[in-house]
Amino acid sequence: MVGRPGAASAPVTAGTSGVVGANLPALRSHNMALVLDLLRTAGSEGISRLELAERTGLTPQAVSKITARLRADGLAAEAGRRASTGGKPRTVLRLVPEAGHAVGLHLDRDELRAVLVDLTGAVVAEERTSLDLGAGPDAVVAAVAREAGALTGRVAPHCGVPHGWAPGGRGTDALLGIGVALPGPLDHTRGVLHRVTGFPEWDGFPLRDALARRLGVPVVVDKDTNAAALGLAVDGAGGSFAYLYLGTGLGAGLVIGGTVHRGARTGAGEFGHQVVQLDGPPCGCGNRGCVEALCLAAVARGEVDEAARVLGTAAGNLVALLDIDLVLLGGRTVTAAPDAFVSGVAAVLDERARRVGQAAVPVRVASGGVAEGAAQLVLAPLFGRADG
Amino acid sequence: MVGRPGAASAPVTAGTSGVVGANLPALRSHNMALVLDLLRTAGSEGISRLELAERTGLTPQAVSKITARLRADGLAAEAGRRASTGGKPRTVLRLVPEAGHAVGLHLDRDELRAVLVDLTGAVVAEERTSLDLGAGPDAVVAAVAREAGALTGRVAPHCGVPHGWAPGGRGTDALLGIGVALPGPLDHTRGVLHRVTGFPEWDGFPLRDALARRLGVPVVVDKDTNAAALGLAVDGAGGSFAYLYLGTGLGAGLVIGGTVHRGARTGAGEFGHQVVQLDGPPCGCGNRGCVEALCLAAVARGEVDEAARVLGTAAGNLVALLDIDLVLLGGRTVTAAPDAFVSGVAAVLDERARRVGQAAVPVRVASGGVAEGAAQLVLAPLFGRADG
DNA sequence: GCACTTTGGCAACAGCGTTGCGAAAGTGGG
DNA sequence: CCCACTTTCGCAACGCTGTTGCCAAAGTGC
Repeated sequence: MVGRPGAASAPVTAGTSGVVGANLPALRSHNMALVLDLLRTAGSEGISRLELAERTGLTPQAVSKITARLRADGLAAEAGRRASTGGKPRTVLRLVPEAGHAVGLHLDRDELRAVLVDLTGAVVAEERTSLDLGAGPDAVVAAVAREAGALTGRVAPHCGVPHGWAPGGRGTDALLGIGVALPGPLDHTRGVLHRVTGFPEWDGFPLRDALARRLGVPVVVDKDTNAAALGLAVDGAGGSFAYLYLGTGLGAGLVIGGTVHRGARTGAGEFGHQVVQLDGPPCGCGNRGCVEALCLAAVARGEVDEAARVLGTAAGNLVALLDIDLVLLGGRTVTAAPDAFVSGVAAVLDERARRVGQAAVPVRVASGGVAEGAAQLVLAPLFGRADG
Repeated sequence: MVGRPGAASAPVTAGTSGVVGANLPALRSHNMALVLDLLRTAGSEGISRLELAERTGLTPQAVSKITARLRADGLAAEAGRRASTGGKPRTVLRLVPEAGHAVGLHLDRDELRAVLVDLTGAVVAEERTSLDLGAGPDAVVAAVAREAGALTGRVAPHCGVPHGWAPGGRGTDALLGIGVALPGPLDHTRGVLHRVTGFPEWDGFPLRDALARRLGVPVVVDKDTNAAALGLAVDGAGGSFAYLYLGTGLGAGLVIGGTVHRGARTGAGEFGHQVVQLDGPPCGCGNRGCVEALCLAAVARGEVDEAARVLGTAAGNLVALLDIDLVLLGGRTVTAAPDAFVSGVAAVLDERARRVGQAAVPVRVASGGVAEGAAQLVLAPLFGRADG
């Protein structure tokens, strides 16, 4: 059960600017999220109270109080103890995975993948079916609701019910919500699709509200690349990184300071149509010399090395512009020839870093599904990773 | 006097991750900064307590308490009242400009400009001399100290002295610190220069500490583009924007969510060497097809429209990648033909926005000096605009 | 001139992290 | 085996935060 007990009287009337005043519940919520995030990062290994205190900058006593509340709420539990260093051994704390669940959905062009994950992000159950976006919003919403329902049948259907503070309230674990990841331009703040290529009946469809009304749980909608990047951010890739996705198209998810950067209109990460060749060959978007067009054309010609070089050039632009720490590559096309792409992109980045006398930015293949990341859209606020 | 009374017991031992736990002093500090920022934005027009409450999301009573402390500290003052709307008229509050000062320095290639600004950012005094970076660190530090000293002679030499809470403590206004802006790669967190083109004796020079030791006040060092962008962010340009500087070189300052994005190594905003023409003409950096090379070459040929088109293409990449709200242009080359650059860049952005069916991103000429922005480096933390 | 509205301060309050202190639970030397 | 020491961690009192209830102040409008 996760009732977010302290969030009750948080200021809801936000100001016109993004920054908002903080009060005691907000303070409590912030610190709780911080501790939960560290517990999550520690994983099954766990983490001691004093370590939490060091990492957060809070007093050991404050950590004791916070973890006591988390234990009373069933979110955390003691899990053995460390070896003594001459005194009382540290008690290890651990996140209770079953304390909450979330559903993540990946709506791809022809396929729907749904996962049920626990608080730690581990996949508990999984569904997979074909999907036809052309069947229109109603049919797709029905299909999505069916898959989600099949997964959520095993956890409490209701959520958001504030269980209060009662100790021992480790009753039913709740479904925190459903995260939906799909391609194409959309508005993540309102959960409204802008356009779905080839299917005008989707224009402006309020997917979030339609699903939330039908399923009775909170729904979060985001671009597939953002969801994937969020999933990678949770899986240890700290700091700032760019996730470059090369499949049928080319896109990017940007993580800056541990949170996904989406921009005001969820437009951030528009990487495929970065122009890297002035007056180059025309692209389907109407522009000329876009990375996507150049890169995919090279792949079609079988010149993977050239594709990697083009991708590396655009990645170099991104790395230089944002001072990114890490580049992660994903997508079907990359998976088909991972070594060629990694070494090809890395070669361009290394050369560029060498010229300015800086350390090269590492390039790796990303591992992690989009649906898993979509589930993290729901879990992120609980761990203080909401927006950026 | 600005003693940051609440900052005394803030957690100093930050964790390894960037996010840190919050306690009551931090809460107080945050809300105080929020109110101060709104007071600053309101300018001479002022703002009422209830308006502050609406904008911050805080209770009117909390705002009353916070503003009472600010008034006791001499940071804010009552300034008349609004027209009544049927009841007691609202009292207007205003930032007291003389409550604190900051010095901003712009070290350009051949010139040093120094300004003394008050809390609102208004320039109180100004100095200007020629500068020779080739004379070496010691000579330059001495020159900088001389100019800074000439400006700071009129305010209290000591700062950071916590005056405590004594009501009526509106004694001497203090010098909060010195902000230094200069070109070239550097580390803003440690205030160390990496390289100054053509002068190897500057390599790794700890400019911040050298100046701080000599002058006895806090010093902040940052790239000129970042300082300029910060100054523009304070001057009303809210949200997220990119400041593109085209002078002897081409650089950018990125403001995302009201704060300057610098990246982990202060490398962010490296805009001049974005590659927009694969295998294009060689650039001084060793790469090929950099915007800076293409753009400046066009300017040298007298083809301002072509230069604007090239700049617009790179700006379009940036806008798409980050979902930026606004593009501001500055620098000598732009000032020489402002209309041509603004319309040329806007044309590219408009065309690109039209294709994806979004509203075009506005393009404007930036107004504001680098030295003024450098002074804001010092003031930013007071108004909650530290880092991003 | 009185009723009403709106502003904003005083006082009591709940809740946050902090400090002081002591119990619990180990290690290690005699 | 026992005792001194170290280290962990909870209980209790505390200071300070924003919040709530209430009332004085200062206007408008009939």
